Amino acid sequence: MPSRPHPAFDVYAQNCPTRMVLNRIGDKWALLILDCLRDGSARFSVIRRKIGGISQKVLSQVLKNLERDGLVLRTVHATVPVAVEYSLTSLGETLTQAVASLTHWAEQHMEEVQEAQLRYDGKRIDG
Amino acid sequence: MPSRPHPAFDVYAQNCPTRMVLNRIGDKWALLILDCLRDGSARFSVIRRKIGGISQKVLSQVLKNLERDGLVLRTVHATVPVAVEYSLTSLGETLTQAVASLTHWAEQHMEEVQEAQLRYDGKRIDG
DNA sequence: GAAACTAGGTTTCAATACGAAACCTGGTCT
DNA sequence: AGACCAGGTTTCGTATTGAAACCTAGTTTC
Repeated sequence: MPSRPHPAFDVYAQNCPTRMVLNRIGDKWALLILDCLRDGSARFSVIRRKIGGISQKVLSQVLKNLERDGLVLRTVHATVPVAVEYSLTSLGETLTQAVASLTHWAEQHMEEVQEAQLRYDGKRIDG
Repeated sequence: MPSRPHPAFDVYAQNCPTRMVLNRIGDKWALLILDCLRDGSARFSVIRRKIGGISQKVLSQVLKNLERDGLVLRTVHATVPVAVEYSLTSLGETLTQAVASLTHWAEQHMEEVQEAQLRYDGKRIDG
């Protein structure tokens, strides 16, 4: 049964807890953050600088949620000033392939998407 | 160059158009809809019933965006009453594997996530 | 001939999430 | 004392969301 690995959970069901998880990982910022941590740990401000346009608030919020869900590990180093290091847990690493596929898809197929958009918008303007 | 397939696009850059695309496909509803169309075309109300909790407004909105981006094909059949059929384009089909990986991940690892949440919440309450 | 039902939406409006900017903490350097 | 760093949190105005109602156009039911 390849498409129904666990009979108790169904992401199509409105009240299934998997919905919350999908909500977490099916998010622009979460995908970028997880992808960012794919090749090792990174500190808060490094992630912030790497992901253009993310605000501190959103970054800390999403990281906190990912930590709660067991995908990301937060390690505080008692240096001065304090350094906080984020990395993927082993659970988080099971997601990296899927996450990378999605983010890479955008880069690989951008031109086709842009052509489709032009076609769509043209149709609407011309009538 | 496996991790940088197209030098012109970088999903980490704030103003890169890939960001808009990631915003589209990195979305709870879009992922469910794309996954829903994975094994064939479906009509509006069929999708609506299959995905518990989605509203008509959101469904039509997301479908419209996916159509504009060339991922989904909308076909109107002049029957009575009119039947509208949605299906994946060939571009959309290149995404199915990644999408399925994400949605299935949630079903497969839900228990580990729940354990992590309990651990996290317990830590905060106890100490 | 008028309710009621179908499919496929759109509109409305209140609630929620979001993002930019400011602020905070606690320590160092000048 | 004043400025700076890391790693956040708070504030507040705006954008997005979702539930519910409505719409169009045709069909069957009474």
